[in-house]
Parts: sequence; structure tokens; C-alpha cells
Amino acid sequence: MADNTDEQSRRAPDPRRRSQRAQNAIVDAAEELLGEVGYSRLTMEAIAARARVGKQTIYRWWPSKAAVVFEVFTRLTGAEAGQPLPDTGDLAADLKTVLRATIDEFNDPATDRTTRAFTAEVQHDEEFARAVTEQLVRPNGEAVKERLRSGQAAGQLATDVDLDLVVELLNGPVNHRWLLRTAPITHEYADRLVDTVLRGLRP
Amino acid sequence: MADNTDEQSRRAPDPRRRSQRAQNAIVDAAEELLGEVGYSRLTMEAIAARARVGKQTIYRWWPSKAAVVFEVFTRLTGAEAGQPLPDTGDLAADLKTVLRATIDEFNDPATDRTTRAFTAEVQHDEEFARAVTEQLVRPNGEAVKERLRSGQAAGQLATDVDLDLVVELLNGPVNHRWLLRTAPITHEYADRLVDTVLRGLRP
Amino acid sequence: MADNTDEQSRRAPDPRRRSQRAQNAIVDAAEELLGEVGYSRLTMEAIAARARVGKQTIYRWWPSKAAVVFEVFTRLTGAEAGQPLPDTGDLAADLKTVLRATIDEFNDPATDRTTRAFTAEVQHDEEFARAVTEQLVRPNGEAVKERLRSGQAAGQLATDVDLDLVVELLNGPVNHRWLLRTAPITHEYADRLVDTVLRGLRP
Amino acid sequence: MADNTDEQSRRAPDPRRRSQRAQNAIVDAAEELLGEVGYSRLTMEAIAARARVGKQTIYRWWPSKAAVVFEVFTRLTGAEAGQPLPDTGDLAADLKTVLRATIDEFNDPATDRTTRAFTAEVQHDEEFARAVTEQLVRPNGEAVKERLRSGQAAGQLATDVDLDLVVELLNGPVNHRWLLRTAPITHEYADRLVDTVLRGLRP
DNA sequence: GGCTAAGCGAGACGGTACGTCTGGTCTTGAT
DNA sequence: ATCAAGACCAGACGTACCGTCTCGCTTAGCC
Repeated sequence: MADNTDEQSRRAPDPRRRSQRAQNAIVDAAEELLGEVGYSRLTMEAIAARARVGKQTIYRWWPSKAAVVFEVFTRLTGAEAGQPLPDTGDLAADLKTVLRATIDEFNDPATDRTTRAFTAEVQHDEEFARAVTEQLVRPNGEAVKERLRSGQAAGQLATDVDLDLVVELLNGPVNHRWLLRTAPITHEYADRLVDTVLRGLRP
Repeated sequence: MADNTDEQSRRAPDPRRRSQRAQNAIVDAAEELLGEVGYSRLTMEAIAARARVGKQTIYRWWPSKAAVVFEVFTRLTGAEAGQPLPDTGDLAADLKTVLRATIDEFNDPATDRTTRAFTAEVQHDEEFARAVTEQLVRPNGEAVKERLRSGQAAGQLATDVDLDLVVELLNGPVNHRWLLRTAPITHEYADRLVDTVLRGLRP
Repeated sequence: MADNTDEQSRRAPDPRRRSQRAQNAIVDAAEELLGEVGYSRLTMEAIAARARVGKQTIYRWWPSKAAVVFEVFTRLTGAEAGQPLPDTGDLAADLKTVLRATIDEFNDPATDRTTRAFTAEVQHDEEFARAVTEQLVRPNGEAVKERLRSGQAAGQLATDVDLDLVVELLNGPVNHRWLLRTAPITHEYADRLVDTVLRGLRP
Repeated sequence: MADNTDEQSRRAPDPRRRSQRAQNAIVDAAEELLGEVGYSRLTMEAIAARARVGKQTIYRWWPSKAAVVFEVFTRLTGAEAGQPLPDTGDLAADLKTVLRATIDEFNDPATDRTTRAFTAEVQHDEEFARAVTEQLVRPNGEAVKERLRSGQAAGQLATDVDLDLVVELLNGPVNHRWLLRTAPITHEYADRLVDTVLRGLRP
């Protein structure tokens, strides 16, 4: 959404340039308010007021509250979506590094709130769910799978396993624990998880 | 909440007898409407109208929309919460049986809707999250752990594994897939998941 | 409308008692605001705020801003609508008395504002126009005609004239002058008008 | 406003020539829309869209919706404003002719709508009222008075009457009846009115 | 024949108010 | 005494227009 100006920026001034100021203000305001009052008490009216923007301007660019929050979310986490994982040659270590980073995000109150708002919205809105899956979940999954394939090539992982399942074995438990708040999520937990999963998947 | 009338009904004309009729009507109406319009468009007003009940009567017994839906949920799934797992002596088979049942529920549209409403609400409301965890998640987890312990005793499972983690390795992936709708959830998937998890956890 | 609770409060609770408080507050607020900002800048939102009432409560009882203002209007002028004219035996004198009173109202800023708002609304809304005609214009006209008939009986007015036309000859000019603000409206004007009209209508 | 191009058109291509096309389109559009939806639902946005003109172009030339409608109005009725009345030597007949013409206009739906819009606006906007009075009401009144004076000279009208009052006695009743829609306005009514008014004003 | 200033269409902008909907509380009458 | 019915205050919803403000694009006259 924001990157389509890049190839044009040389010659043609973006016809949407004016909206940029307003759009930024809107997403900023939404992010702040999300942190302050949470998703369910977040109102379009408050966003508009905080951003010093007419409500119509919000509706001009986003169809719903969820869509605005999606923007907040992608701005927070979208950058690294689909980034390739580190490859030091040690599969377990690399997976632990990544999982620890994920956990750190979950433990950051700002991301926590936004992600929960997000997860809730995914339940209500199938369309929205699709967008999230396409733009965040899948790219990240693919990146992990790429690293797993590299691990297979290095003889650190059995070649007869379903990589999608492995990805879910790594993400699912963390997600489950965070989602239902059944127990705290720590680096040590990440390490144990990776070790346990890989334990049975050696060649 | 519903059971405290039982011991009184023998002797005295229950002062709450009338409310019983109303309460049932409310939960019924909520369940119907949940299936018809989904959680986010479910309103207290509609529940009251459908149940032919004053709004006040709802608020008298439940503090919020989420609480009513919780009642619906426990009525649907609460019965078997914490039920011990079957123990045929074959750990893998028993886990597959249970996981398949869980998957069937996820695939049933009625349960699907309610559970999603639920999951969404858990994100917003920490209090509510606690109730769900205590009354559903933990009992179910404990039941699975019990079966795992039995499996350890039978020499089918290593004794040095964190059972909580195993439970999460079984539930997490299914939950993750369902939650984000990344892929369909089948019996075959349940089987493969159990096999993969147990593969590395033999003694 | 406002006084019917007093004598009843002992025994019979008015079914509309609750709304009474709100309705009074609404009409009061509307009247105040009408005087402060005029009709075109009068908003439902402001009335609701001033009356400390939900907007819905206004819309529950009146379909539009015009209808509320109509209530204000009838409360201001409705009392004497259709009241019989004085009958001292001197037709000219009695008509002058009434016309002077009308003129005084037109010259009172509060009534002036409200009446103008009103007149404007009558142009837009045919339904509304009918209500005004039925409840105010016609009763007043009938009262004047009654006095004219009494004048005919007393031999002060020709019997072959169209009384409706005479009423219009008395009201029309005053109204026209007020409406288009072509000239100030004075008691002297009222007297001259009555004299001129009656001049040709002697038996 | 429209005539200031005349003296320039000989020598220089009018810098405002382009605006002419736009201005015409605006007034045309306003007139059409006024007939279609009435004044209160007439919007600047709709006029601009219909005239295929930017909103700014409207605001460049007229300060408000009322001003645009005023233009429509003067285009419809302004031509004959202040035109001298016919003088056949028969005062009553000439007044009836004029009054019948006025009545025909009131009975024409297009003029009716516009004139009502107009009358309403006059109530809200004092500035506007002044413009209407100066440019329409007064010239027309003067024309009638001129004919009345001619009637006085011909011995058909008393010389001791206030001519302004006579004008109001002729216009007021018609206006009053039209304004409040109390009764239909017919040629027969015009005749009766003129006869009744003149009845008492013979020398 | 190119240059520049203005007028222009289009429509985004910050706002206000609309009329509706729902939340959660309070009141009333019937049963 | 409890309930259904629904009025109450409150305030967010998404829409319609307001009047102002860019934006590029004609389109004249003027060099």
C-alpha cells in the first residue's frame, strides 16, 4: 500500500500525496488509542478526533475499524514478514533465535494488544482473515520452511517430514499458550520447544 | 449457576423457578442468534426480544454479552470438559481418537461459530479468559496429561518430557490451523500430527 | 400538558409521567436555543444536549426539528388560538384591538424569530403546513368571522361580503408587510387598515 | 452580473468568457434541481455535479445556495419586475388583469416551488430579504402605485388613501392564501378581491 | 510558438449534524 | 414480588454536505 510510490517517485508526484499526512495521522492515532483503550473500546470517532481528521477521511481509505487496525499491525510487524531466517548452519540454534524474537514480540505490551485485537478480528471477518493469512502468516511460514529445507540438505532434519506440519509444531504451541494465557512464554520455553520438536525429526 | 435449584426444588416452591424459564429462553435465544448472525452482530436487545424477556432479566443474571455466550458454550462443550480420555493401552490410537473428535467439533459450523466468538472475546477480556482457562482448557489439558502419564507407565512415552509441552504440541497445531484458517483440518491430519509428535518421544 | 401531574399525583400515576419530564426539557431547550441561534442553526444534537436527553428520546416523540419547533410555537401562541374576539359593540374598535395585539407579537423578537422559522418550514413541508393551518390559522380565522357576523347583525357590516375575504383583507396586509419586511408595523397602521377595509363594507 | 461583458466584447476577448459557460450551467442546474427536489434538499454538491463544474466555481461567483437560487428566481421573474401596468382607462379591469397573471404564476408548479424556496430563505436571511425587497417587491409595488395614481387622476380612486396600503390590500390577501395554502387561488378570487377593495375607495 | 497566469474540473480535506442503533439502567403495570 | 415491556441517557455508527484547499489540465493573451 505504501510501497507503490517507489517506482514512481522519480518522475510523477503521487496523486495521493495530500492524503499521506492524513493517513499517517490516522494510523498513528489508531495505534496510540489501541494501546490506551484496547480494540473493543476503540472508536472511529476517537481516531478521527485524535488524528484531527474528518471521519470521512478515514472511511475514504479504509472500510472498517478492522482495516485500520490491520494497517497498524502491518506497520508494526509487516516489515519483517517473509524475511529469510538466519542460516548459521545450526538449524536448532537458528530456529531458537527466531522463536525467541517472536516471543519477545508477544511479550511486548504494545504488540500484544494489537495482535490480540487482530486475532479477535480474524475470527469475525473471513475476508480479513484471508488478508492476514496471505500477507503475514504464509510469508513467515514459507521463510521458516526455506530454512528447514536448508537443514534437510545439511542432514539435520529428516527428509520424510511434512514441513508445513513442522512449522505448525513450532508456532502452534507458542501461539496456543499466548492466546489462552495458560502460562508465561519465555526464551527457555522456546529452546525446549525447538529441542523437543527436532528430537524426533532427525534423519 | 444453573444447578443450585436442584436441592431446593423438593421442599419449597422455588423462588427462582420463574427465572429458570427465562434463563433457558435467554440461552436458547442466544444460541440461535449466534448461529444466525454471528457474535459481533449479536445484540442483547435481540436476545431479549427473541427470548421474550426484558433486557433487565438478562443483566440480572449475566454481566455481559460474553457471559451469555459463555453459557451457550459450556452448554455445548462443557459436559465433556475434563472427562478422562479412553485408555485402550495404545497411546497413539487414543490420542488420535480424541484429536479426531476435537477436529469434528471444529468442523461443525455451530461449534465453529461459537468457539470463534469465544476466542475473540478471550482476547478482549482477561477476566473472561481466566474463566475459560479454568473451566475448559485446564481440565481438558489435565485429562490428556493423565493419559500421557498412563502411557509413560506403559513404556510408550519417554519419562523426561514436559507433559504440558506435549499437550501443547498436540493442541497447538490444530488450534493454529483452525484459528488462522490456513488449511483444512482432517482426521488424516490428526493422525499424522500424533505420529509426528510421538515419533521423537519414545523412551 | 405540563400541569396534569399535579392534581393526579395523589392517586393515578400518569402512564406518560416519565416522558413528561423529558418532553418538557426538550421543548424548553428548543425554545431557548431558538431564541439564541435561530431556526436554521438549531440542531437536534444541541437540543438533546441542552435538555440532557438522548437524541432518541426526541425522535421518539417528534419526527423532525420542525415538529419540535411547532410544539414550541403552539406553547407560545396556541393558548389563545380560536379564542373569541372581544365584543364591545364597536366592530372597528374590537378589530383594532385584536390586530394591535397581533402586531405586538410580530414586533416581539422572540415571537418574531419563532414565527419566521415556522413560516419558512411551512413552505418546505406540506404536511406541516396542514397542521399549522388546522390548529392555528383556521381557528383564529373562525373567531374573527364570528365577530364579523356579530357586526353584521348589529348593522355595522354589509351582509353581502365574503367573510373569508374580509379576514384575509385584515390579516394579509399585516402578514405581507411583516413577511417581506417592507415597512415597520405599528398600531397606527392597524387602525388605518381596519378603517380602510371597513370603509367600503358598510351596509 | 451577466451584462458586464457587453461593453468589453467589442474589443477584447473577455477574460470571463469561460466562466460564462460555467455560470450558465450552474444556474440551469440549480433551476432543474430546484424543480426536482425542492429547495431544502438542493445541495451545492448536486448543482456542481449536474453542471459538471467544480464546487469552487460556484463559490467563486455566489456566496451561498440562497444566492444561486436568487439568480434562478430573477431569471424567472426578474424580467417583468417593475414593468408598468397596462392602462386601458379601466382601473378595476387593469388590476384584475395583473392580479390574474400573478395568480397564474403562483399556480404554476415550477414558479410555486421556487417562490416558496425563496420566501423561506427570506425568513432566515435578512440580507437576502433586503435584496429581494429592493429588486422585486418594491419595483412591482411602484408600478402598481403608478397605475393607481393614474386611476386617481381619472377619478376612479379616492385621493385621500394611502397607496402603499392599497397595494398591500391587493397583494396581501393573495399572498396570505398562497403562503398558508388555506384555499385555492382562482381568477374569480382575483376579481372579487379587486372589486371588494375598490368598493370602498371610490372618490 | 512558447510562456505564464488564470480559470477550470475534480475531488480530498477538516468539520458538523444527521437519523439510527445498541448499551446498560430505570420505571411501570400485569400476573 | 417478579417479570415483560420498553422509555430513558448516552454515545458510536456510517452518511451527507458544508465551505476550503490542493491538484494538474486547459486556454488565453503576451512576449
